[in-house]
Amino acid sequence: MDCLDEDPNPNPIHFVEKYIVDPPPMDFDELSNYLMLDEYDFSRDHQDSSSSQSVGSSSQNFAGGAGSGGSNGGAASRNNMQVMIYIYIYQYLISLLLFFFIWDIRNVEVRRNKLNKVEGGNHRVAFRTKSELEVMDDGFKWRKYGKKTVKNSPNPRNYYKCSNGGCNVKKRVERDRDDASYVITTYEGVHNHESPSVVYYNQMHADPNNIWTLRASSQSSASS
DNA sequence: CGTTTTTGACCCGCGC
DNA sequence: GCGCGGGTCAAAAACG
Ligand SMILES: [Zn+2]
Repeated sequence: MDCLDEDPNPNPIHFVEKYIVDPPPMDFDELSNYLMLDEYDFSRDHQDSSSSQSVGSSSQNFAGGAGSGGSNGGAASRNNMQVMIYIYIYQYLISLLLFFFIWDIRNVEVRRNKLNKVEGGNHRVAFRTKSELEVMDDGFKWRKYGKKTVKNSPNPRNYYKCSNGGCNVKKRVERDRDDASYVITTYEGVHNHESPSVVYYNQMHADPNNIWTLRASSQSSASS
């Protein structure tokens, strides 16, 4: 049931990019195992009770009692009542199992999120740069969302988040506590988009006043 | 008016 | 429980 591989890396900062392929939270085999086990339990229970019931009364079965219901009204209604009780128990067990199933999936998800948070997501890269200004343009748009003072250091630490929608990359910028001329930048996460500073070749080619476009069109006209 | 910064509040884990 | 340290939220302010 527990599909988490507990591999907490004690190193909080990975200088090499690290990718973790998470296993799926739950196999379909386990799901089918669950449901099959429950169904098998019910059928066995049903069989036992029906056999014991047939010993007590005549050779009437459950289905027959539910179908006729004319001559022997008392035994049929009792049989119906028992069938309904079994159906209720069955539904109760099914809902209970479903509840525990969903609860366990949710639990695994919560634990994975906690593990990811403690491990720093999928990967984390740190740079140490000698720079006077700590606002370095790395090609992405960042939105500052926090500022905290670090222990044993007079310099604060700034928290940034990628301003692209749906991109959950964060970075933190702080000055080195020993050598104030260095800036430590820590990136966390993978961008799900291109850098906005990338100039696409297609855009350059689509410009009608581009020298390459003019040359290509003149060459094509001359050749034809 | 949309986006970003500021900044105190808030949350959470951990040690005592 | 309580304080501390790190991380985040969000309302207001600032910016363009
Ligand atoms: Zn991004």
